[in-house]
Amino acid sequence: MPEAREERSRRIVETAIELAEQGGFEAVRLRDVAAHSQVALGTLYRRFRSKEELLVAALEFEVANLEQRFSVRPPGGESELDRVMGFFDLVVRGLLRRQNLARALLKAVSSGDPELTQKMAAYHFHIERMLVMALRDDVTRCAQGKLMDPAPCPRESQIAETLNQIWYALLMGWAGGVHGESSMLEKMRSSAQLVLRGSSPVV
Amino acid sequence: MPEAREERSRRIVETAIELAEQGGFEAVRLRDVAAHSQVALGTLYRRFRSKEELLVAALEFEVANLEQRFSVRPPGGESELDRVMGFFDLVVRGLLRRQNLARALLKAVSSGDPELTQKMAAYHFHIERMLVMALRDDVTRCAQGKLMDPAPCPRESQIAETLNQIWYALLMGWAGGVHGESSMLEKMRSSAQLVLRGSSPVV
DNA sequence: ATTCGGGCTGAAACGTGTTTCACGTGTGCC
DNA sequence: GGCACACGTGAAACACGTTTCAGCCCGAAT
Repeated sequence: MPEAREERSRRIVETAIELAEQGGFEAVRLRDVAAHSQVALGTLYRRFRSKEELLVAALEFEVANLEQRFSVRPPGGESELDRVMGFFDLVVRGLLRRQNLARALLKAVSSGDPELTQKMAAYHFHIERMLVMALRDDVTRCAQGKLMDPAPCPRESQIAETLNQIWYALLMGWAGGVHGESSMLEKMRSSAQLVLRGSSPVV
Repeated sequence: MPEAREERSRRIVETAIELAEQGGFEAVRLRDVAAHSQVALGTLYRRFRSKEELLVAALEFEVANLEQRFSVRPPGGESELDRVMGFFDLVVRGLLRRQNLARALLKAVSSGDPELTQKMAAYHFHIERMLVMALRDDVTRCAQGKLMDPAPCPRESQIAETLNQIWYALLMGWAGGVHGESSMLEKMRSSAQLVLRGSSPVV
């Protein structure tokens, strides 16, 4: 019964998300997750090799959600800067609604576990894809999961990668309490301005 | 005996660094650290509230070292880009010599512990200060620990902050195995180019 | 010299991530 | 039906960060 297998994994991830929403990273006690998902601890460990891997699966889930919202209502705006910042606004709204969850997922993704390399790369790939779409203004956005059309040009890739790096660092700073969400967005705007100004924009 | 107090803390941090060099974050077992430092576990916990705090203290130590090396032989170069990249080269050489330690410290600093906010901010402050100095070409570098003269102008601060954000994200990617050190430096160069090009440089 | 108090010690205990294992259970195959 | 086998289960055990506590030592104050 291969679908029941999926069903279990889904329940486990959902439980993890619930617990993380309520009490953050530490509140996701794997014994609780297992009990709440009606699954033995060993089963949980068969699906997810570690707490981090479980939370990264939760992150994938949430990123898929974000992509959904993003493709339904792509941030508009006159300039590249406006659209890009529209994207970050969208993300921040999601973060603020569930800060505990956000911090828990950030902690998991930044654990540096070499087992998670693939997943981390995939995460960054998704963010960068949305950033490329935000850079473009055309209505022909590609649906999530599909390849972009046309493929990102080197300039787009470079900008998206750089913006993503900056954004990641700002998220870490936010999670650690170095700056609040408004200052995070301000800093992102300044940095994005800098990057976009340096990219010989297609006027 | 206030100096013995310092002595103990120093021994503890040094032990932590040794163990981290050998086996990374997990190898820093606090029982071992305590035993190796000739100190009771409770004493260790009186000085450092957590494993992360201990490793962040180790990070401060290493950053002081880096600043030392930096001020002794500041990276030269014709352009801002060259000097900035000289700085990152310096850092990477240090990283490569002790990869386990580097990853352990990165893991600690990215733990998102709100108790460490202050220390994290201080860390970023130090890096950004060195970046501002690298941006400048004048020989009148200020000694470590002193204030800069003249104080960083807004453009310098902005660039240094942005470069630091990018660098931090790249370090995380390196620690997680997303990219190797050479690709990290390449990416840093591309991003730095972008940022510096967007900053209306003082020709 | 005696007493006081703060810090150190050694050791035990607790919580939680992770592993292990003996045993059951359902499923597909003969 | 009976069998093989992969998977799930429950529970115990282990590792390590963290906390707690009772006793000791040592310098300072009286």
